[in-house]
Amino acid sequence: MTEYNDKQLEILKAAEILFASEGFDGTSIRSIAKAAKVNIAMISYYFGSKEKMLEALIIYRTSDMKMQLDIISKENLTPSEKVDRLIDLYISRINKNKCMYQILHFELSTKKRIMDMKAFTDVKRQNMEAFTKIINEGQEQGIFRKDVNINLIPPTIMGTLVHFQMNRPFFEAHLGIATDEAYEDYIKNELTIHIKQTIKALLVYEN
Amino acid sequence: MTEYNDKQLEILKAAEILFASEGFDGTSIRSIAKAAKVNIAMISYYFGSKEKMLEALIIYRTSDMKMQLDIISKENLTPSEKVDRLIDLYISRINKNKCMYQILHFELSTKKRIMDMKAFTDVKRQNMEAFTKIINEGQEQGIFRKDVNINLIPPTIMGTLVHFQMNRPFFEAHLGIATDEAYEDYIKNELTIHIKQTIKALLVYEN
DNA sequence: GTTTAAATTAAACGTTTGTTTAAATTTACT
DNA sequence: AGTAAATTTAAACAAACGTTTAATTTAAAC
Repeated sequence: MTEYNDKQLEILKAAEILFASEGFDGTSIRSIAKAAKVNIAMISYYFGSKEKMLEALIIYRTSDMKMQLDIISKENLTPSEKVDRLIDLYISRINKNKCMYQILHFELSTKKRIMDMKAFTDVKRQNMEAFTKIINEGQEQGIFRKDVNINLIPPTIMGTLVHFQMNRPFFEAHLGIATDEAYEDYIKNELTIHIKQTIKALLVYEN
Repeated sequence: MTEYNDKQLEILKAAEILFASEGFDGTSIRSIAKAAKVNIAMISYYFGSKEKMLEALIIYRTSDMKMQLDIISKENLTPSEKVDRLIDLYISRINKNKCMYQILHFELSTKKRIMDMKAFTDVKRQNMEAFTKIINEGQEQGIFRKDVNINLIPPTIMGTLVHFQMNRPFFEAHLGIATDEAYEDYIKNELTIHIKQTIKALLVYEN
């Protein structure tokens, strides 16, 4: 759609980091300009306003967030394996877009700026559909339980991960994790296992 | 500890609602004063500054958040029933303190204001301990599985609920829920059932 | 090389921000 | 009733905010 030049991308990159860590209202246009090493007028020049830049940033980041869920559903895997793949995909994507998820998380919950978000909502609905399809497949094969609320499984997956990231200071202290790397490792190992285990326990009949 | 008069409580109440819906940086002391029907100088007069008022608000709200987890653990219930009671308690408490959780959620994730949060961290650690105790009880009785990561179960409970509340616009559309009441009902019924079912599936041996 | 458009700059714009002041009013106490 | 302290007010404060301006530099086109 819209192509951005190097300077514009530099601005968006700096803004993304600052918005995520200081919030939209807590970030000044001057601090963004400083971080991106451009004049403060460039933001209005390129994007029109601070708010329009946020909108541009969200669209830019969410438009390429479409996951390869369709691909998974077509792969030659058991429903159980597909669920595993799906959870891996969720986790890696949220981890990759940590800043954007942080921003969206706040913007979705505030009524201050009513913006499009259509791009993001579309991705979510699309994910929900692909997920439902995989679960239904397992249910038809008699592998998955039928007395579950499919709509609430993605919230459990996402919610667990997001909660763990949001309350990082607490869990760092509680689990005795010191470095950024160790925390990422914990997510990639222990947390991923926990989520898979939980969803499997909910879905799969005992064997 | 600190006692607040009616006017101070009025300010804190107004601030809580505004901070939750507009964010700390997105809320001006003038809008708080207007909502609380007091002069703008009263905030500095009573609390010293806007930031100190936030701190006072957090301490005020989190100090009485101590749950009756200890009581549950002493009640004459099966471990399974205790887990149910616990989940009910979590959900009702988060629902009751929706605004404060929203504020804390943002403040914990931002590095802008490094404030105490000790009161809140204490509650969390305390909850984790009480929860661990109950799970251990069930494990010793041979009712609960032992190959679970107890530390990650509260994040699953909390995360699912918080995620569902944060992405409300999406789920309202997706589930065809129109009113505030219907959404609350969905949380109190379907979502609560889903969380209990999930945690039970993870913990309890098949029977 | 000249012309035209795009990019970049420093400065200034008018608001809004959180906080303080100093005067006025209310309350509490003897 | 009279005094001292606490409360409440409107006004003013400087600082920071997002945005615009007008001048300058750079790049592109002919």
